[in-house]
Amino acid sequence: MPKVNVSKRVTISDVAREAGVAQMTVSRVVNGGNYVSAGVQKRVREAIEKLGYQPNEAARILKGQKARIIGLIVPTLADAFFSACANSVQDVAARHDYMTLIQTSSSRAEVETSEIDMMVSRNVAGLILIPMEQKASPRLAEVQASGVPIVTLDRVIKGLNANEVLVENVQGAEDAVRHLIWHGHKKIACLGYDTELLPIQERIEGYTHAMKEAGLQTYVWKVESSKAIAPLLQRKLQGPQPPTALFTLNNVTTIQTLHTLQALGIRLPKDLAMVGFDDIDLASLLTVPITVVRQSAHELGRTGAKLLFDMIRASASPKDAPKTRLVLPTELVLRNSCGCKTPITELAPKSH
Amino acid sequence: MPKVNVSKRVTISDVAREAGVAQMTVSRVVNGGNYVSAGVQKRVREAIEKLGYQPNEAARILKGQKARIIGLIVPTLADAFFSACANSVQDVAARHDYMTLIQTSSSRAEVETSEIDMMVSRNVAGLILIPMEQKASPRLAEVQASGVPIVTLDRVIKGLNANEVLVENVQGAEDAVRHLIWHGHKKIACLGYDTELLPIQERIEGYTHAMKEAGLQTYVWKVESSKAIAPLLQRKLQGPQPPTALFTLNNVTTIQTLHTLQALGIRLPKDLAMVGFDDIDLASLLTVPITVVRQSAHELGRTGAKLLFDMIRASASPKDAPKTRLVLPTELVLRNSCGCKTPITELAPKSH
DNA sequence: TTGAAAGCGCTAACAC
DNA sequence: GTGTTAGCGCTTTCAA
Repeated sequence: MPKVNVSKRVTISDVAREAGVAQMTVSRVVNGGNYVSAGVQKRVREAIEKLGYQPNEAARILKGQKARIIGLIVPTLADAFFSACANSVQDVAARHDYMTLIQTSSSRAEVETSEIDMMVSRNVAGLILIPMEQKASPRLAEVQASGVPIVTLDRVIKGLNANEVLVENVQGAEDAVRHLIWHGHKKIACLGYDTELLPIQERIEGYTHAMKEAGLQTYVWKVESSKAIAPLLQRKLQGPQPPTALFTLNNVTTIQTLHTLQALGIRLPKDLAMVGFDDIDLASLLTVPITVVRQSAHELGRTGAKLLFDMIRASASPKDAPKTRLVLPTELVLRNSCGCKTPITELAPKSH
Repeated sequence: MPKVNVSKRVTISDVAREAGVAQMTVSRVVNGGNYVSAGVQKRVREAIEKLGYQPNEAARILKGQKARIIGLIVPTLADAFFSACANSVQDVAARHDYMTLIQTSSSRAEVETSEIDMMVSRNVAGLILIPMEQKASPRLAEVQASGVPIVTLDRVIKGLNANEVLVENVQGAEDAVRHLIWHGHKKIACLGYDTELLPIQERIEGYTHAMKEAGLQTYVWKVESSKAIAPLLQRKLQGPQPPTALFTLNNVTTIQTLHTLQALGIRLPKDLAMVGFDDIDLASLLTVPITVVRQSAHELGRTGAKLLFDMIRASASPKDAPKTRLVLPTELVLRNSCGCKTPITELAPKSH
């Protein structure tokens, strides 16, 4: 266990004195021990051990090194999807012996921008974003050009040469909608907000494609925010010719819809069939277990972080790697809200 | 060879030159502007604005200042309770213009210890923990003595003079159990793991007190981990004289229990009544809406972070504040698993 | 292979 | 009020 003396921290010169060498030699040993004879190296290591020396990161950074810290910006940690993602990123970072500086953008692009600046000014070794900003600011391009690797998760930033980890949104949405069509539904609506974001757009695209492919008319219900879901549903479902099935575009929409349906006394799946994008906790314990397109937040975070550390390692060597885009699969989890009679056999919550 | 500084950052001396003053004057302005004439101050601020100067934190830290960063250690971010808490802490920190260094201890005390060391070695201005370690190591006492404010959430560290934000666990558990007793139950069991942790112990204490007060025998079922819940329940509930009611000691236990009951075909509340500690997402949408003791993760994080920033501010001035312990209230949320006929009227998820 | 010297950008302490 | 000086602990550069 590394001991740190809080009161007066051991510095490199303490170690140098102890080992009877120059600071520079200690520095060389600490940084890999190149061009240091075995004997001296041993002596220095013993001194380091004896004194409990830990390099001062502030001094290193001041000399232009990168911090052993990565930055992570997510829209919020109050959403289970993003926090599961953050958990995995943090986990991978810890395995690489890096710490994680977390900020939440509160889904606001301008907040995100200033947070990126703060992180860069702290010399983070890399940046992982679930970006709200859709297009690259000159500032961000500059950050990247200055050698800070950037990975975006779930979404992309246009005009930025960052690596990306995305999800099979089109395919997943198609699977969901085709399944509803297979159940015999003709009038299937699609509901969501944040429709300017790539994943939502892709899900709408998947919905639209599956509907057109079946020769069906599309009904894309876009709302401003999650708060507008209940009023819209109430109006649409109690109006003339309501749809017989609904495809909800993310977890929050699914949950809001469930609450609204309950309040309206609309029963799943007989009054309305439903499939949602994003699995939700306890989905199998609900009055009507919800059929969903599952995407793994854990995988998203883990994959993104691993990618980032590959980049951090690579940025030490001069060769430029091409832009990488990883796309993770989705899985249609059949439960009962779609109309399936599938018995629910999930004994325990899915493991993260 | 000239230095290849890709992003030539603006330093204090650039600003000084621009404003026609000494570096020290710029430093004074940046740090509050004491002893600087209004005119000079204005000129310096304009130069800062014009050049886009941002102080280099590494240099500040090297000079012995604290970083504008707080450290936060939680057991995991994959649990909604802890991530909601982390979200609030981060939010308060951002309002104070601090960043948040997050680590997860994976519920392991020794991991936590080394994470604290890493954070301290980065000169964090303060530390917020949901600690796994129950008693103060000499190391931690030393950290605190060196002037790093520490706040623990949800739990305490014995022998440490840290400030604490706790929850009315005893009272909450008593409310829950008394309610079950009020419903006429005599044999009420209490189930959970992590029984060495303060909040769980307090909940057991509340359970025990309420039972004894009613002249009832207690049945405390302690298991090693959440994985042991299903086997134990199966054995106990299908054995002779099963209890008629169950009090689950935290959210994970509640959820595991629900899954197990479903698999066992045991119906709430007629086969078994149940109240859980911790509200769970979607509780009102479950087959049987679950009655719970609600505690606010949001409040816990927010209160803890505010307390920490009070301490950070106070530590600038020399007067010592006494140890503070804040205890947040809980609320018994009546739904149906306890046997109540309460109609569920929650239209939307509770706001965080 | 080793060491000495020169700062990185900032601020405490002391001049003026 | 304002400026000058002297490092904080480390690594880059260059000399030995």
